[in-house]
Amino acid sequence: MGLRLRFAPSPTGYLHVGGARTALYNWLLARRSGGSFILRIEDTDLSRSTEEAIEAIMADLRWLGLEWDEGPGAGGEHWPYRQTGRYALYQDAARRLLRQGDAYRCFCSPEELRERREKALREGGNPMYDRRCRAIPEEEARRMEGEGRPYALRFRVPEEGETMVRDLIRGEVVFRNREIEDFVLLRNDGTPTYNLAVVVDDIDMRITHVVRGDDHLPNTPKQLLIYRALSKEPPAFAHLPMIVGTDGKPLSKRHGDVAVGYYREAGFLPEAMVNFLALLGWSLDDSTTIMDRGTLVANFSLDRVSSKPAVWDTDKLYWMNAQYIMALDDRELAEAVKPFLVREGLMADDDPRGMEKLRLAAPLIRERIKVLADAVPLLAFLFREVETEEDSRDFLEGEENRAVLREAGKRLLELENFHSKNIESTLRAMVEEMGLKPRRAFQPIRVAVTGSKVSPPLFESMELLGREKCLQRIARALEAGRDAAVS
RNA sequence: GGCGCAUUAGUCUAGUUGGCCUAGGACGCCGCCCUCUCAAGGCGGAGAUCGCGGGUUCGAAUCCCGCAUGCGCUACCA
Repeated sequence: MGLRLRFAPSPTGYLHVGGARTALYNWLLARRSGGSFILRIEDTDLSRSTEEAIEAIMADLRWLGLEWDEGPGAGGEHWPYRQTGRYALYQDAARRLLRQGDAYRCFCSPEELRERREKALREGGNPMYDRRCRAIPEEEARRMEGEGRPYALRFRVPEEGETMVRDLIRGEVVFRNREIEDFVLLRNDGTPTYNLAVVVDDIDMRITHVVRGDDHLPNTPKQLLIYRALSKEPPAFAHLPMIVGTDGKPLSKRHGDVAVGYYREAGFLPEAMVNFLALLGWSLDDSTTIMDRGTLVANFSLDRVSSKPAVWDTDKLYWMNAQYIMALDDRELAEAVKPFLVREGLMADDDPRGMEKLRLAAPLIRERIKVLADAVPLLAFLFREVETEEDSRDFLEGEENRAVLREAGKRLLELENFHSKNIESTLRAMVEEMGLKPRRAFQPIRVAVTGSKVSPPLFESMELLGREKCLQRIARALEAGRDAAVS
């Protein structure tokens, strides 16, 4: 039986990792059940919603591979999948609630409400709405409406009894109705608030499971009351624990970057992000950590979702990304790294020879990078002339280093095949004859050829660079060293 | 102030109905090995009186109560 789940972000900014996890869990459940994953834009807050944010969120979801079956850009029978285009529906529901007596007009202005609330808080009292407009007789309320007085529509919350939320993650959570205030359904400008819109949309879109952040848990009884007033069966609810930083505080900029886009640009692989996000509050068993998308889809379930906050552990993310990079074959890795070299101006977008070089270099960097961007400094020497790093110049100076470079240049010139194996045996023989430690002798060559004392394996790097370039760079290093000695 | 949620090592977590937990796995950390640098890899190690205090029980990380701490909500935000 196919479940219907939705991810319903409000487009007030980029997609952050908490939202991404929520989206992923919904997507996973939909895919696992053969159901539908729906994207719905909750833009009832006109002043904070932007088109750019909608585009950015959709781009990030696509990057993560969380394709939606219905929603903006995907079609579906509930177009336009954004609340600003569905006002008629909310107004119908609101009218019905008013007609039934489950809602009433509130003529208090936002300003006076705010003042009353602040006063109550100051005096240590209860800041809940005092329900004063609830007592206005219907006749009177209609008359005031007729006079053109602005009003908001509030829900008439029962004064007795309690409302129980059956949460798939936390069990039964009971709220006393007297603790729930008469919340606003329609603002005085006629626009719906979140609680009304979300219920109407979830009913209309036949959502079966609402999986969202646990900051919504206290809202749920309000929504349940609306379902009941509308005589509709509510969906199942699951409230995910929030994501916090290693200090236990809610995840924020202080903990590093929280935007999914940041991770994409830093060179994290979407598959690694998905795996990592999945484990933020969920586990397959007591030992499995690396899981591909298929495994996730086949095994994900809400009853293994933890109810305690998940901590965003950047170290583990880097490790996991490295695991995924190591699993890429040469071609895949080359393709993945390419945009980063292009971005740094090391390679043209259309460069078949560059791609070939990249593919051959893939084995040299695969185990040395944690994010794709790490490949740039490691491979730069293959794509442009090198400038010796400041703290590496010592390796080009001194009699011993210069002797190594001179001798290496000579032997490499005479070498028959410029293959890494040959380069290695020649240089090793040279090192032995000169009576040097390999470690000491290879560093000057590395610095001369790559410009850095940290590089991919030397001999393979040299083969890739080619004899001519290697000899050039060794020669140039000898000249630079001489200048340094003179000055 | 009120309501709600949470509490296993630095971190992610396993521990679903109490005994198989002398609390398992992973990240990180430390040491050794490998080694042309950096990694990767192999081997080993330290690290948790399961927030605190009561109780139920032959037996509790697991059930109950209280406390503490953290967080969320308490908007005509979502």
